[in-house]
Amino acid sequence: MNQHSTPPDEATARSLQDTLRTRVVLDETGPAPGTGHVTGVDVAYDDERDIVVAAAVVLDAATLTVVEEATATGRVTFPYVPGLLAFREIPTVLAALERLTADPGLVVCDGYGLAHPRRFGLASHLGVLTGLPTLGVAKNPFTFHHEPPGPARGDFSPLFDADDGTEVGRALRTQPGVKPVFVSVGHRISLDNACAHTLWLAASYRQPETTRHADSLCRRALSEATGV
DNA sequence: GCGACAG
DNA sequence: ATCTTGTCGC
Repeated sequence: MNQHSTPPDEATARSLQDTLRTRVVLDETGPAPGTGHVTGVDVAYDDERDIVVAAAVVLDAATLTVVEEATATGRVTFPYVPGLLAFREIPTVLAALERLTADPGLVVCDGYGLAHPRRFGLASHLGVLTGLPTLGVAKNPFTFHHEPPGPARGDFSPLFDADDGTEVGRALRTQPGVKPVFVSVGHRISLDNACAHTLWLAASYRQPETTRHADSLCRRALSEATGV
């Protein structure tokens, strides 16, 4: 019911972020790694056919086995604008989450949360709209500079806010000698815990298992919805 | 004004 | 994100 609403223009989107951002909860630690459910969400596009497919995959956090999968298909209603990614992805992601019967638990997003130009990235946005604890794990640097973290798994370096000197995220090495991922808080979780979850979920690969499952599922669903 | 810029 | 061959390695 959400993907049918009219998308905002860019100026409206930015002011909407500034409004919604006041509802982010930053004083909760969040669930412990390895307990309950953890859900990965991701999106794939076919700009040609104007199609977007989102996937949500629920894992048992202790065993990292799949509990439930869901997908949703929609139309691309918002362009890619750095800083406004949520408006492009969230409608379809919400539709996929609504199709789940299991409790999503903690939601792991592709992209940023607090470490965003207006401190309200995709992970923050999804957290506020769903009320679920969320965190963001991005593959590439965005608006904050950082020093390279140490070479060992678990090494990290802070992403600092240029203005107030606050730590808004971390470049985290999930695999030895491999490019780090960029972790930031979304909603109802601490940065320490977000990093602990990321390391737990990325025991074997650079990216969290949640992201890997969601990524392959939405690509698979897109190709099945597009061509043979 | 110019460059940088999650997915 | 997506476009894409071969290639190195477990």
